[in-house]
Amino acid sequence: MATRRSLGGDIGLGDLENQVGFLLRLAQVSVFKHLIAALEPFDLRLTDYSALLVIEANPELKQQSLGEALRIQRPNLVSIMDALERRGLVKRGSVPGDRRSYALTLTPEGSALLARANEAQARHEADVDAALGPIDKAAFLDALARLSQLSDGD
Amino acid sequence: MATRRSLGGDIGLGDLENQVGFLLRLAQVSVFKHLIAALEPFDLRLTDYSALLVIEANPELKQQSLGEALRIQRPNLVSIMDALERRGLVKRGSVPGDRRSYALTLTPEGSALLARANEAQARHEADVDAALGPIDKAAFLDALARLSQLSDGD
DNA sequence: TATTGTTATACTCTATAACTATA
DNA sequence: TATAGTTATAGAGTATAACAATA
Repeated sequence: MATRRSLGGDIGLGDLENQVGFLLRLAQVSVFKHLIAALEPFDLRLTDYSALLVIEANPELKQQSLGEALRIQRPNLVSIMDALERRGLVKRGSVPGDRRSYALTLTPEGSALLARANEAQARHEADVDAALGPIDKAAFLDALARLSQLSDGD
Repeated sequence: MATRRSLGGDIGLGDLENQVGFLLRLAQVSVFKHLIAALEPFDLRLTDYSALLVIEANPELKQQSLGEALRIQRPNLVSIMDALERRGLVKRGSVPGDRRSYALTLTPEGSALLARANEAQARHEADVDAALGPIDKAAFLDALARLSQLSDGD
């Protein structure tokens, strides 16, 4: 388990294949490609899917808060929400006492589509688990979450 | 170690924080941000740095092979190599018997800059190791490398 | 004065088709 | 006919500044 398998095709990658950043990028690209394919039948991009998930978990959510949770800049969220609303998956409701904000909720259609997408995501995640190998998944996720806070002090 | 720490700010992320893909993205963004800052004093972007590393490990490399190793499309590599050559870090030498290809090598200046960049990368990697927590790093890298081959059959 | 959503815009990455010169 | 490098271009994703409405 000491040496790495071939990642650079027929040529060597030098120290690159021992660096967390490079392997993180390769893994992320592969996993995203696989998940994008899994969600494609529902016409959901990753941002669409994750937005639906977070709105379901936090009904009456503001767009601002959704952006912070998903790390999407507010301006870039507008067209995403426009499309989800146009498709009747999300409702931009009103917030009593603050006419600047929207209260985001899933429509019944949004909930239904999300439920089906979640099943596809679960099948995807099972493939991920199989590819992961013998590592303890909880420890792996914990390590990723720790890394995601690396740059907080910069 | 069962529950996850706060990743969504003040709101919950739902099942998102248990999904490998999402955590992989957060981790990759953070680690890249940290590494980009580490390489900034040398005016090297990540693609520049990794290109120098792979050329050093494979002297007389063709541009085509470099692109395959780094998973960069050949057209997108042209301006990268143009800039590195213009800075005198890389030489596009000739291949005896094939006037279509270049034989890429580092110049002495390229080697010297790469050596200094490697020291900065090592300091970055030490920060990464510290952030990683108690996980076995070899097992972690192995899991990432396995994930990077997830979509090979698609 | 600050905040929410919006518009406009720009910059980086990535992807594809087509050209040239060589093989 | 195929390959290496190149050009041009288009599409995502992401970033900032500035505006209108509201707080």
